[in-house]
Amino acid sequence: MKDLSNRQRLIFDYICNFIDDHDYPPSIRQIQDACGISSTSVVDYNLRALERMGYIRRDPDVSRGIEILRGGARRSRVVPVPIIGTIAAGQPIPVPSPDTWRSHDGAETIELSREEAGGRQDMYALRVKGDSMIDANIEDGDIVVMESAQTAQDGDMIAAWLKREQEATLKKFYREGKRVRLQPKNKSMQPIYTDADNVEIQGKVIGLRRLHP
Amino acid sequence: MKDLSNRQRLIFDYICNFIDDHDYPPSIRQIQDACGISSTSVVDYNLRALERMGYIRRDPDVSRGIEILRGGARRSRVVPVPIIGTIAAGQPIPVPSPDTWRSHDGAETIELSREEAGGRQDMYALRVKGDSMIDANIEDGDIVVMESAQTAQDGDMIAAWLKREQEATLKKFYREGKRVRLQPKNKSMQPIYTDADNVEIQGKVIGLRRLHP
DNA sequence: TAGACTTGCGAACATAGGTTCGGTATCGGC
DNA sequence: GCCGATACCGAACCTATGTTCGCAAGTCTA
Repeated sequence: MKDLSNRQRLIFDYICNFIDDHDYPPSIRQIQDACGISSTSVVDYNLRALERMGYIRRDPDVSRGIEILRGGARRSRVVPVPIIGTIAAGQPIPVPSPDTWRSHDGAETIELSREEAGGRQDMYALRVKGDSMIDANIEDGDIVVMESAQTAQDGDMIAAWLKREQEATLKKFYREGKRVRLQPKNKSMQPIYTDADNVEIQGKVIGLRRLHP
Repeated sequence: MKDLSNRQRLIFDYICNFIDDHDYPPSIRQIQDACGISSTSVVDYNLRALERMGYIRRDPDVSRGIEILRGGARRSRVVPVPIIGTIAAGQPIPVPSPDTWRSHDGAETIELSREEAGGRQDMYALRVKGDSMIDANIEDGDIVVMESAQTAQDGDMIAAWLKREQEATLKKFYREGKRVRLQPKNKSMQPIYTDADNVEIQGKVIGLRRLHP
């Protein structure tokens, strides 16, 4: 990556930023101005170099025909996550299917930044209905972001379905022998102890979003 | 979404696909050919329509100066919001300065999607320290997104500094004559009544983010 | 039926923007 | 010193591309 001259680095960065801002690439003359270059031919010269080195691809005779190939990591800095349903006390938690994850069509989505997503796959989101999750400091209307999972480690924040109680809940998970402790996040609340086979893990909680009107 | 004519839908889809393929938008004449239109002016006409309806944005006099705004969900842009400090019970709330809003340099940021931002300017974020905001269902480590504001409407969720109590708090704001009612979001908690001039409004709460480890 | 939109057509126009070419300066190796 | 390679400059060239204008067919309303 250090095979770029200062000028080339400058140009490359400028192109990346420009695309970020405008959703289309800059013209040669815009590059020229922005990078303080005195001639379009110099820009052309350096673009050829960048192309030869595989940083960009150019389409000849096409205005703004520049495509970023690497480094700038252009391509969508956000990861769309579909909201596949609602989670409420007395109702089963919707289970995502492989289709659900990508179904862009119509389905409402929220967007996680790369950072938030942390490379996780198989994410989905649920809208919280009612105040039954209040012991996790989650209120009506919040959106919880989930990662698909059937098992959990101690300390994971999970969405679980308690079969006997017919109850959906979001709690911290701790295995204690053959039983399970589900610890509310709000420390003033009491934990639930129950049989391991009464707990059906639906996914791990990645995060929470709240949007005030 | 059904307010598009066949031709407009065709054009819009073509643009989306083209950008997908090339990373830069098509020219008017490319749209013309691809959509079987006999004149560039017709393309221009329909692009104007698409722009008026908010599907795209065009930059005049710029080759391929087309930006997809919705639907095609191209590189849906994100708005960076700087995290300018922490909010805790006994400490004043950091007040943002005009510089703060843009200072990308080093400052940690979170990213809001266009949708979340809702066109708001002057946003900043605060990391919540301690459990003093628990009555707003906000816990230690959460990040609140704020909009700069000195005044508030009834029902707004605000960040306020209670001068007498030396206390930062996040509550729903209601004016009641010369006094003010600050209503916790968690319905099981009691509201605070206090003098209007004891309340220093620091900003409106836009939203909340929680990231589970 | 006249008038106001809407949608479409074709041609011409103006310029934004990619390409080329003749030069210059610096540097390393033979 | 001479030569080639690299990096840059300025100007001209030319076409890709956005814009405009006059005109016509259809549709809807008064």
